[in-house]
Amino acid sequence: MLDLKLIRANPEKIQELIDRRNGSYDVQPIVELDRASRELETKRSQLSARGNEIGKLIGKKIGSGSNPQGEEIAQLKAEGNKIKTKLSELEPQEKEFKAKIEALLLELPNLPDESVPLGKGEEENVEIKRWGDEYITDNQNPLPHWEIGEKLGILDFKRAVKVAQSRFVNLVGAGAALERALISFMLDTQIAAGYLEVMPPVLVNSASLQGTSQLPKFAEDSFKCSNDDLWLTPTAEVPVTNLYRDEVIEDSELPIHHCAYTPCFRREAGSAGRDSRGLIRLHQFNKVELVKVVAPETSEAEHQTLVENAEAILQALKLPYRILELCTGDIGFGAAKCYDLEVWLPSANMYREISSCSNFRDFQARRANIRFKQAGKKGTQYVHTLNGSGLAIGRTMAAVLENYQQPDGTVKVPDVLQPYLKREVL
RNA sequence: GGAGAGGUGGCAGAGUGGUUGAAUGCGGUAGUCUCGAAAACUAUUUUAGGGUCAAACCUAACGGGGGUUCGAAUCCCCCCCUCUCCGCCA
Repeated sequence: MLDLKLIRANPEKIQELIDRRNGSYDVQPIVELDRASRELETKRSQLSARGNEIGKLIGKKIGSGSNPQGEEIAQLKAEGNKIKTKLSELEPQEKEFKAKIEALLLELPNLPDESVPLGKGEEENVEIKRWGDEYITDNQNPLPHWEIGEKLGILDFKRAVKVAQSRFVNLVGAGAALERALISFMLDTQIAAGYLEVMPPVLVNSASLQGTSQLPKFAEDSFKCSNDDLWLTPTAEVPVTNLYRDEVIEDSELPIHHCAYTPCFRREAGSAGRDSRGLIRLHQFNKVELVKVVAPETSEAEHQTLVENAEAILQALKLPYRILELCTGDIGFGAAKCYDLEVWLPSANMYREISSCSNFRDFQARRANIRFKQAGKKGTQYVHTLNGSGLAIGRTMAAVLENYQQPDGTVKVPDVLQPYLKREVL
């Protein structure tokens, strides 16, 4: 959520920054509602002040012996009643204004950082780094991972579809073990890098989804439980960030660095027909997520190390990848700045997103009301939140299967995974 | 799911209609004392919105929402959450 005061003070500038994004958003209605709402608030609070005065006066008079049934008290009560009537008109109006402003603010995306490259869509993202060219296979006819997996008997899509729906997978034998190995390896690596592991609920309430900005705008992307105010989390970002919702954190507690393994659930509304085969786009997938809650002045540097922590996994697995800096037209709703890590998939002959590392600045903190207090300073400030995948497990499995496939149809186990899997070949 | 108890400031914990934003204790901050520290003592210490150059000042908040009243932490209604016992259960 954007700072209403900032919009009020600088509507043109805010509009200009939002216009850099894809999509049309208008701050003008907010500015106008805000003006009207503040006028109303001034009127209402003056009226309340007089009402409070009368209340205290009556109390004082009765306390000092006045007749509660007397003329003087009756007059005061009459005035109090008049004020009450007026307030009963003004109060709902003011509430309505504020609710409208809040609703509009919740629909407004974050401002892209000044440094984010201008662009309309993903084709204008900027590649800023490429790593591991030397590991790109020279195999001319690499198999797609789903074929490798089905041949090895470790990926079973058919039965998963029977049990659930399309876009689900059943992992079998070494497939399941590889998934576990990847999860453990990633967690161990990030824990060693200083992240504190958490294992949060994967059903989350609406307030949490609003806090991290999946709601209200993107409700159709998540699965909802019909009888409860609970949703299947689309990413660990939601439960982990919301651990601190409505909290005031001591600045000595910052920065907070969490890693978390969770399954993730996405409806993939609107992506029918895309990536319909394999592990790339499933309704349920596993992910190790990195979440940071930090002081504002450190968030830029924290963002850089977040990317490095995600990269470390790909480097350890010797998987070729590149880093894109997303342009203003492709950056996510809540992000001020975002880097995508894309891993090389030989069968597709292209890089595919495997991690997205975003700095939300105070956008989520404002929605989720996560603040911190500086020792010795009055008041509170909003924290900055960041998160990134470290990494998506299913896509990593796809990348491992494809990049490590051997001419004889087997798959070599990456060195760093061998201690976990206790085997060298799948 | 059934029965009961409860949700108050950073924490603990008073407060059942009237100058209560809220006693008291702990914690925090500043000071006195000290070479320094501890202890003791003194003072200070919620958040958000409006307002102001800045202040003053005003409003709101005692789980959430609604109601009664001139006036609600306190009374009434609905909801949420926590705890205890019972039931069920991995």
